[in-house]
Amino acid sequence: MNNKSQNSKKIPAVIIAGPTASGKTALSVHLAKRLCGEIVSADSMQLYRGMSIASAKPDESEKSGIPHHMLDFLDPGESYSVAQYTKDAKEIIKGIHERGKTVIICGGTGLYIDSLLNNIDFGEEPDSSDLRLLLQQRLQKEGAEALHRELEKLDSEAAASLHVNNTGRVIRALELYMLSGKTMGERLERSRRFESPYAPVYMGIDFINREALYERINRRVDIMLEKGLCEEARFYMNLHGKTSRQAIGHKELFPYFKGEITFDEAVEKLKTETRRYAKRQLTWLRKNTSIKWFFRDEYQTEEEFFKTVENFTSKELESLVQE
RNA sequence: GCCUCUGUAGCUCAGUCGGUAGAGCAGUGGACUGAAAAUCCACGUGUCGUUGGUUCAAUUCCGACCGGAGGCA
Repeated sequence: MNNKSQNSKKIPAVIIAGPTASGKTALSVHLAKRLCGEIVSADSMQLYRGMSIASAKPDESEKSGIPHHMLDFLDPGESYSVAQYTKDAKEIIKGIHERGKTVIICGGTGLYIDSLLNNIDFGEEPDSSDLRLLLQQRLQKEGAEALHRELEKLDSEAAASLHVNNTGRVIRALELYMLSGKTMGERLERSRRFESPYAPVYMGIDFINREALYERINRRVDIMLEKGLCEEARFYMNLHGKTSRQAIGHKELFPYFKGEITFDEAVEKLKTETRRYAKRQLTWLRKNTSIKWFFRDEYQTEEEFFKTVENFTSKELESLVQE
């Protein structure tokens, strides 16, 4: 948004981000109708076929005729990653733009959104699953400190920035160096070498009162349960892959199915985990100073809220095109 | 009615042989480049149920009262 002559060549992209249950879906559909747009989901769980209740995937009536992309195309057994996402979404966006439609990116997975917008190049990497397994075994046998010490020798910069207990990342950094000989810093630099093809209008939904968000979350979990979340979770219990098994809304119910905790305990846990997730989403988004925030609880009605966001968006898009 | 146990952070509970107290969870803030709905880090003052007494000093000892659990009749 700071260099207009460059922006003129770029693809305008409207982004709706925000914590879970903040009302992103309804807002994005509203904007898509007004701006003649198509929606690209940026949600690591809505990618999967099924799992619709837990991931709060919009149904046909919620979509109300607006084309939605990056939704419902993966088998729950398949794993996925940011790298894959940026590649896939980039193609989709190109298509939307060529069709003369407005690109609207909507979702709660901050890493996906930002990697896409910044045109991060994750490069080609050999399959690391064997090595990762090996490192995970070493973690079991030798402990977290041993791995961290090894990383210190190979990539001291990464080691310094990673806590010993953050074993997932330590393993990833080791893996990266062992497979490619590159340090995390080198990779970071390399990944940003291509300029972004997008001119973003980046908006976030938040609440003045955190409590208001939490009440929405609690209510939404109850609604999900009424819609049959238990049945869905039970169905997918043994079908999940390593990505989809992380879905909040399924894994919290498993201990209940196994008789380890009561139903009420599981529901409480589910609500708590969802609230904590929302908090993490906000932490991610807050550091991005280019986001224009709209506070949902500042508006009496949904219409008023939609209208305000819509006006802002149109104005921003206009100023992008005018150059 | 009597007896025993119990009342400490939002919740579950430690603890102080008398010098005003600390864990887990929750909550808040933060980090984040191939599992991100994941992973990890930091942050702990609260009338120690109420009220009297003993004491230089009581959340801690003693009494009464109030609440909770159990037992005996």
